[in-house]
Amino acid sequence: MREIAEAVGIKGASLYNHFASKEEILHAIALRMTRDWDERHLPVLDTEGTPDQRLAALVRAHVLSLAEHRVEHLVSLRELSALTDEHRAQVVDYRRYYQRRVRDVIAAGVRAGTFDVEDPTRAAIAVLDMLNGIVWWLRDDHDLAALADAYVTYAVDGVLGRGRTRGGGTGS
Amino acid sequence: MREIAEAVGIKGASLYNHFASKEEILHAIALRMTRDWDERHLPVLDTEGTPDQRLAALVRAHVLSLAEHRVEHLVSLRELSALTDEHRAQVVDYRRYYQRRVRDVIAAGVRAGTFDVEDPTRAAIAVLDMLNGIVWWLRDDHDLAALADAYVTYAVDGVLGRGRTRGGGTGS
DNA sequence: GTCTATAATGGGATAGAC
DNA sequence: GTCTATCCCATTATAGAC
Repeated sequence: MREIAEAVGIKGASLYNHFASKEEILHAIALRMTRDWDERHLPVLDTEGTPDQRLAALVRAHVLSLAEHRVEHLVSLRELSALTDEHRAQVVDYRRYYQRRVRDVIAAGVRAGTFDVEDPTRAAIAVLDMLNGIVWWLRDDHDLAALADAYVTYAVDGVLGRGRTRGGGTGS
Repeated sequence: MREIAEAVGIKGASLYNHFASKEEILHAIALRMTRDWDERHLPVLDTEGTPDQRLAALVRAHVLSLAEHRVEHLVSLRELSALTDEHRAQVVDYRRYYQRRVRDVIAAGVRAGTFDVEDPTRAAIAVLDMLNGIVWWLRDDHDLAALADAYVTYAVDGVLGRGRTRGGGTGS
C-alpha cells in the first residue's frame, strides 16, 4: 500500500479515502484485465469474415493490449490468490469465458477445413498461454507491430495449422 | 513455514534444523527446476538426429517433466522475487541458458530448411511460454502421453513450421 | 482528502527445555 | 531433532488532527 501510495504521491493511509482495502484495489485491476478485456476484444469474433481472419484480428489486438497493460496483467495474475473467494471466482469465470470463445472460433475453423487441430479446447489453451507469456518478459523497447505479426503467425499458421492439410477436407 | 512443516508432519520451528531460512528452501527448489532441469534435459540436444527430431524429444521430455514437478515449478516461478539478488540472478541465468539452447537448435533447423521462422530467439520464447503455461492449469487426471504428443505437434509442426515451405530451400 | 501516530495481524525466525 | 513459547518485523488498516 505504501508503494502504491508513493507512486501516486500520497501517504499509505490516504489511500483509504479512495479504496476500502487493498483487496478492493486488486479486484478493480483484475476486473479491468478480465471483464473489461472481454468486452473490448471479444466483439471482433462476431464480425464478418472467416474464422482464421477473425482469430487473427483477436490475436493481434490481444498482443497489443497485453503490451499496453503489461503491469496490470502481471498484477492480476500474481495477486489472484489475494482476492476474496467470490472475487477470484468471478475473475476466473471471465478468463474462462474468453478461452471458451477462442475455442469456439477454432472449432469453427476446423469445421471449415481451415484449421488443423484435434482438440480445439487444448489448442485454445496452448495459444493463449503462448500469448500471455509475453507479459513476463516484454520490455519497452520492442517493436510491437512486429511482435504482434509474429505471434499471429505462430498462432494461426503455426499451432492451428492454417493451410496445413489433414485427412478430410469438405466440412460436415 | 508452518504450512511446509505441517506437510512434513513437524512444527514450524523444527524446520530450522534442516534449513537456515525460508529463502534457502525456495532457492533449493528453484535450483532443482533450473540447474538440475538443464542437466537432465539439455543433453538430448547433443544426440544424433536432425534438429527437429532433437527438439521434438526435448519438448516431449519437457512436458512430461513439467507434469511430474508441477508444484515445484509453480513455486519456483511465483517465489522468484523472494530469493536474494544473487540467487535470483543465478536462477534466471539457468533459465536463459536453457532458452538459448532451444534457440540454437531452432536456428539449426532453420539453416537445414526444416523450420520456418524469422527469429529463432523469439520463436524459442514463444514455444517455451506455451509449454510452461501448462503448469498453471494441469490437473492429475490428464492423459500425459496425449498431452505431450499434442504439444510436440504444436511446437515443432506448428510454431516452427516443420514442413512448411518458405522462400529459399537449400541452406547456404 | 492528506497527514502522523498507532493499532492489529500474520508470519519468519530464535531460545531453551526435553 | 522436535517441541513450546516468544520475539521481531513488515504490512494492512484505523483514529483523529488539520
